[in-house]
Amino acid sequence: MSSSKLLKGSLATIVLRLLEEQEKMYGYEITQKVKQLTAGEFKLTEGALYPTLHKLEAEGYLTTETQQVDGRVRKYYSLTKEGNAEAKAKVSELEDFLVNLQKVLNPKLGLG
Amino acid sequence: MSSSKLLKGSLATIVLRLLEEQEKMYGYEITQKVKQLTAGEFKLTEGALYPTLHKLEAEGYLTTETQQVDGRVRKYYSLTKEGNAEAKAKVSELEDFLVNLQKVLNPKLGLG
DNA sequence: CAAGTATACCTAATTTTCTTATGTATAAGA
DNA sequence: TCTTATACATAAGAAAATTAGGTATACTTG
Repeated sequence: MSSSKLLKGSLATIVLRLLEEQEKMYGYEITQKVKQLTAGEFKLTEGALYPTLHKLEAEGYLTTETQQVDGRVRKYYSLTKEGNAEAKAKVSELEDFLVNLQKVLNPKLGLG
Repeated sequence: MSSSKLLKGSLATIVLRLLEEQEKMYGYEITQKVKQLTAGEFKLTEGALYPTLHKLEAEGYLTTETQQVDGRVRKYYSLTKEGNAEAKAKVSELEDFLVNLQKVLNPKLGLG
């Protein structure tokens, strides 16, 4: 993901989370959705996104379905049953991480 | 940082932030401080921390001062003037990132 | 007093996960 | 016709960790 090269490691979680919200999405759609949600501040790069999707599929968390729309191919991804569980796990893990990160960045709040 | 290999890229920010709070810290002290602040959930690995400290020093953001305490050597790090500015910048950048990440993880809140 | 744990520094090899660059192809708009 | 948008993909390189190893001193415990 571009726009600050932060948070390496959260891309798979983001993908899984979006697919919890929306049953089926294709790669390009995911890039646009993230851009929209963050008012253009996150720009997923294709070089990061596609390998991540392929990896999640290989791990059994996503299934694909190809459709032809307006003469262009779209590859739709959906969560498998395992993917659903993984989504919950990863999101929860990330949220725990963020809570702890806040404790480090803002020590006063956590100890007051 | 261990404990979930998330957030690659936030370690330098954490170090700079801690040195804003506390004038001088040495490496081992930083690992213990982070452990304490997160109730043991973040464990900085030395293989990540020391290279990060060296890099920040090489970039001119930290200065060092070695002390002998109880027969052991401690290398204290402090922010330079540039380091102080960099700390503010990095923390601000990370916080912006976290706000956007929340928008992606929790779309409902951001759009409601 | 020997052994293990804690303190305190360090580096190297490897892995993970990005960015950057490139390639293919179709559709729409200027 | 040329550029932008849509839509997929891979490969080379960089960044930033993990894992594993190394050195050394001090304290605790059996």
